[in-house]
Amino acid sequence: MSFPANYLIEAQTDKLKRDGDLTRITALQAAAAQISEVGFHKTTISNVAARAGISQSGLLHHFPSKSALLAAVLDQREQDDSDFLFGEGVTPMGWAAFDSLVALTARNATRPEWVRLFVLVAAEGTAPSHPAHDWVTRHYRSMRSWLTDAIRDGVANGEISEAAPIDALAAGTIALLDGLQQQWVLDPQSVPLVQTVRVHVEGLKRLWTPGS
Amino acid sequence: MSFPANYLIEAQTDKLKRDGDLTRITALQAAAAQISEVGFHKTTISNVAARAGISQSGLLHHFPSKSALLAAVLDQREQDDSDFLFGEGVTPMGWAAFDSLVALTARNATRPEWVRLFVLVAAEGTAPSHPAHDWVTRHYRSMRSWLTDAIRDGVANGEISEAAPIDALAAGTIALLDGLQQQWVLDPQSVPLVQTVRVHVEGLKRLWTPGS
DNA sequence: GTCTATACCTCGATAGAC
DNA sequence: GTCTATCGAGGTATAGAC
Repeated sequence: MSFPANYLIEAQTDKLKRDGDLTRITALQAAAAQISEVGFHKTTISNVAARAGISQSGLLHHFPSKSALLAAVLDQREQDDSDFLFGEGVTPMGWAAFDSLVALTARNATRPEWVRLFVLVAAEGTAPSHPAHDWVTRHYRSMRSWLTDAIRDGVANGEISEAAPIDALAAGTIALLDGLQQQWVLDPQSVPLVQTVRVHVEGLKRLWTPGS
Repeated sequence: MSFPANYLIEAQTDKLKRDGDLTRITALQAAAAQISEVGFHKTTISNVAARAGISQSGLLHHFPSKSALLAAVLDQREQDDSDFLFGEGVTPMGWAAFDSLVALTARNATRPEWVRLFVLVAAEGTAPSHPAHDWVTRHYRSMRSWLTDAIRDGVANGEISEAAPIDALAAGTIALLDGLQQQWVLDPQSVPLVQTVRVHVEGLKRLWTPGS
């Protein structure tokens, strides 16, 4: 039920790059691919193993269970996103936070597999019994928390109007991003992902920049 | 694979209310409840049957397969939503379309089960092999189509600025609604659903109403 | 129209050889 | 560290009595 929070997290940062644990990397990629196609519930460790070119029990030698495999995939991807957003040493604040979300979206537009995986796991993880439930809950809380802080910071700077509805802007912007990614994954032709996000952010700036 | 488009649709409008097909109604409610809790992949017809107070094969007598059961649930709920949005005889256009989306959201806030079901099925249905894939694709296309038409109509009326980025407003607003519902389902305390949608729509009006 | 029984399949995880 | 073999559970759908 509960989800080992930082399961294998050091395995990635250290071990993975150290002695070239090739099969582990391959397995993680295979798992990500499979989950992104059919979701966690419908992926089978046999299929993942086959994609990775090993047997089912060979896979279970590296990851003790199906849930542990999911945990490893999620932590790896979140680390990657986090590096992109906050890796520059300074956490973007004020309108810059919104700009970096646009940048993240542009990056996601080149990684449909990860977007698909996130859309599926975020929805599945809605159920309290899902092995990723805690991960998903934490993910959204921390995104909203970061973005509200960023807006508050902008207000303190005078960059953002004091009348700005902080929580609504944070939750709403994240919602728009995710909802749009879902539409995009379902029907890429019909939805200009980055452009639509950009229009939203520009609208917010026009609305909530003081004296404009 | 493909999804019988209007499967059993007349069964609902006519038959359901006619001779009191109680078990069918009960089964549909049980299925909706189960799917909303764990998604379609993880619901089992045995569980649905148990909730409905009949045996598994008793359930399969009314719905030939698990997919057909899902189809019936989706059609029933969509009909319900559609009646709410368009049932007044006139299809809302211009800013009124956005207002009716706010009203729909307010209604959804009282129906967490349906919201949960939608969030789950919309994400699962992202996969082309999912039995609801066609339904979900059609749903989003028709929502976007209705809303872009509504905006275009508002522009023609002079109610909405000619500079309004029509497609981005339509896709973005729908995305914000759905993304927000997902956050709300995951963590109701943290997300004021209706209020956040209202703020978004008010922002759009301020931005894109001519001469304001 | 509802039941019991069951055929047939697939899955996650374990045991144990190499 | 990887394999084969297998256990035990749980899934959809069908057969056939009532």
